Amino acid sequence: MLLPKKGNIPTPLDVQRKRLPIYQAKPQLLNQLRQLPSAILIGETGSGKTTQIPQYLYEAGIGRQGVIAITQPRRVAAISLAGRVAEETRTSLGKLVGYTVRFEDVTSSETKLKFMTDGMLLREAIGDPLMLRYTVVVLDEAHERTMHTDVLFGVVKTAQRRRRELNKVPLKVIVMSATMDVDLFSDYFNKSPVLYLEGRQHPIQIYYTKQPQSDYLQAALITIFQIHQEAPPSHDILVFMTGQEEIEALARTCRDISKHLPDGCGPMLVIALYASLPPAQQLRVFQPAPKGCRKVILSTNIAETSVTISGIKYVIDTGMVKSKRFNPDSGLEILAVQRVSKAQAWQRAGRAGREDSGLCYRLYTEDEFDKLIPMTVPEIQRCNLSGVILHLMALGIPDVLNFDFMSKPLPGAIHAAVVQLELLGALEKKEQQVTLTALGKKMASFPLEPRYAKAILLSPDFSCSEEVLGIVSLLSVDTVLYNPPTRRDEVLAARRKFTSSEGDHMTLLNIYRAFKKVSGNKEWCRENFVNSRNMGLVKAVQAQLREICLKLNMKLESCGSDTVSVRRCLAHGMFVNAAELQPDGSYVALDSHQSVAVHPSSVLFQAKPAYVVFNELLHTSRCYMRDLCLVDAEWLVDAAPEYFSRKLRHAKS
DNA sequence: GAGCACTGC
Repeated sequence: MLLPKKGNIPTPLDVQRKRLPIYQAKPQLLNQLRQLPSAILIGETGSGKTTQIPQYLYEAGIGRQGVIAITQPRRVAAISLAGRVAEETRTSLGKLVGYTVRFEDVTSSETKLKFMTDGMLLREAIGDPLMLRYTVVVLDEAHERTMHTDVLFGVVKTAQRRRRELNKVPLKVIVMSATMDVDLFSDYFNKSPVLYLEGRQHPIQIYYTKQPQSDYLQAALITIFQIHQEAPPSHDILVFMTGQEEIEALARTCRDISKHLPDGCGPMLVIALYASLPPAQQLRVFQPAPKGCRKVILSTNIAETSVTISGIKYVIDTGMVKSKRFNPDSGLEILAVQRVSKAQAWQRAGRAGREDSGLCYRLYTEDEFDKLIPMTVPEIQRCNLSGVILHLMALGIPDVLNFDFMSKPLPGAIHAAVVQLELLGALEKKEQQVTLTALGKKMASFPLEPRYAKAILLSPDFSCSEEVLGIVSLLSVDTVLYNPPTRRDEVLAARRKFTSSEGDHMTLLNIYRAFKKVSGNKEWCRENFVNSRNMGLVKAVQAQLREICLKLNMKLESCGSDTVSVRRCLAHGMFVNAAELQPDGSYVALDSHQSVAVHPSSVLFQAKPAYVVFNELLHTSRCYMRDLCLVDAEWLVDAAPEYFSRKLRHAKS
C-alpha cells in the first residue's frame, strides 16, 4: 500500500510518482478513461493505480463537477491511502483529499478525492441512490469480492443507468482489480474495455511437494527447519495456516526444536499472527529479528491482505484455510477448514516477492494445485442475505428478487432472506411482488442485522431502549470478554460477579453497566478480563445507534432493574432464533427444527431453560447456539402468533 | 464440556 522508502534521503514525492510503472501509461490511460463510461483496470500490486488514478483524473479535470470516490474493503486502507495522496498533492488531509469510514469523517466541502470503505458508500446510497454527489466511483480491490463490493457493483450500475435516463451528470465507474475475474467484470459492466497496467512484482519461484501430504502441519514443520538450516538468517519465513489453536501449537513446537539445533544453525524467532491477538502483540511481526536470527511468522489469512510484512523471502502455504460456509436450507453457518482457491494460493505466494525475488513452498502437489477451484466463492454466495435484501429494498431497487448481481446468490438464500424479513414485518409480499413496510424502512436505517434493528425499534414499547441499545452494541463488536486460557480460574472468578441466570445478554449488560460506572477505567478492565478497546467500540456503536433512534423520533427510556422488559423485547426482535427444550434434555431450533446445543461458553450452559432465543448458530463439532437469553413461551407467541402456533410444542394460542 | 478465518456499516 505504502511505497517503500529507499535509503535515508527521502526521494521527492514527484520523483517517486514518476517512477511508478503507471506513469508511462498516463496519457493513453487518461485518453481512454475520459471517453469511457465504465472501465476495468487490471494492475498488479505495486503498479501505483490506487494512489495515482484518482490524482490523474483530478489533474485532467475529469469529474471536476463532483467528487471522485475511491472505495476500499478495509478501513485502514482507506485511511492510509488518503494520507498518502494528501501528501503527494501537498494538501492537508480533509481538504482536497479526505476519507470517510465508520465513526470517522475527515472530509470537507473542498474534498474532491474521497477514500472510503465500500460499506460506507453503500450506506450513503440509502439517502442518495443515484449517488449524485459523485461523478466518478472507483471500486478498488474488486477481486476480493466482499459482500459490500458485490452489492455496490449492482448499485453503481443501476445509478449509472438511471442517471443517463434522467439526463443527469453521468457517473463514471472504474473497477480496479488484480489479474482475475477479468471477463466477469467486463461482461457485467456492458462489455467495458479492460486496461492492463504493468506491475512491479518480483519473480517468485514456486515449489510443490512430490507426494500429497496427509499431515500439513508436520509438513510445515519439516519445511520450516529445512529452510532454516539452508538459507541465510536474514531471510524471513511466512507460513499460512488455518487458526489460532494450530498456530500456537506449532509455534511451541518450533520454539522447542530451535533450542536444540546443531551448532552452525542460527537462532529462530517464532511469532504467531491472527486477528484476535491483542494489538500490541500483532505489532511484533513488524519488528526486525536481532542480527543473525531468523523470523518465522505463523499466520492465518490475515497476512494475505490485511497485514503486510516486509522482508519475507519464503512463503510456506499449507493450502488450507478456515472459512464460513452457509447452508440456505438450514440457515446454518458452518466454520470449516477447507482447501484454498488458486487465486488465494497466488495471493499467498505473492507475499514473498514484495521487495525482492522470493520462494514459495506449496505443501501439496502440482496435481492437487490444478484441482483447486480457480476463485474463492464470493462472500455473497456464502452468507445470510437478509441484511442485503433489506438494504436493496431501502435503495428503492424495483425488483429485488431479480437484482442484477454479478454472481447470483443461491436462489434458496434469497428466498430464506425474504421469508425472514417477512416474519420480522419488514416486507410484505403481494402476488410475487415484495414491498418494504414502514417498519422495514426504519430497520434499514440501522447498520445492523435486521433482527437487532427490530429489537431496537420495539424497545420503546417496553420502555427499555437504553438497555437494548447497549445489548445490541455489545453484540455487534467482536467480543468484550478476554479469555486467556492460562488464567481460567481467575477469569471465572472475576466473571461470576456479573453472571445473570437470565442469560448471556443480561450478563453482558451487567458488565457494560459496571464498565460505565468506573468510566472505562483500564485497571478495572484488566482485573475483570474485559477488552477495553472493544468496550470503547461498544460505546461508539451505541452513540451511533442512539443518534439514529433520535432521528426517528424514538423515545429512549431506561427500565432500570426491570430485566423482564428487556428479555421480552429481545424475544420480540429475535423470535426467529428461538429454541425449545425437549423431554430428553436436548434443544431444537424452532425455525429449522435442527437439533442444537448450548455452547459451553454460555452462562446458561448448565441451566436447562424451557425456551431461549440465541444470536447465532455455529456448526463446529456440534451445532451450537451462542449468546442465549432466557424467554417465556408466551412472549414468543405474542411476538408472532401465527408462526409459533405451527412451531411450538406447548403453544398456548 | 468448546474453541472462532477475515472484513464492514
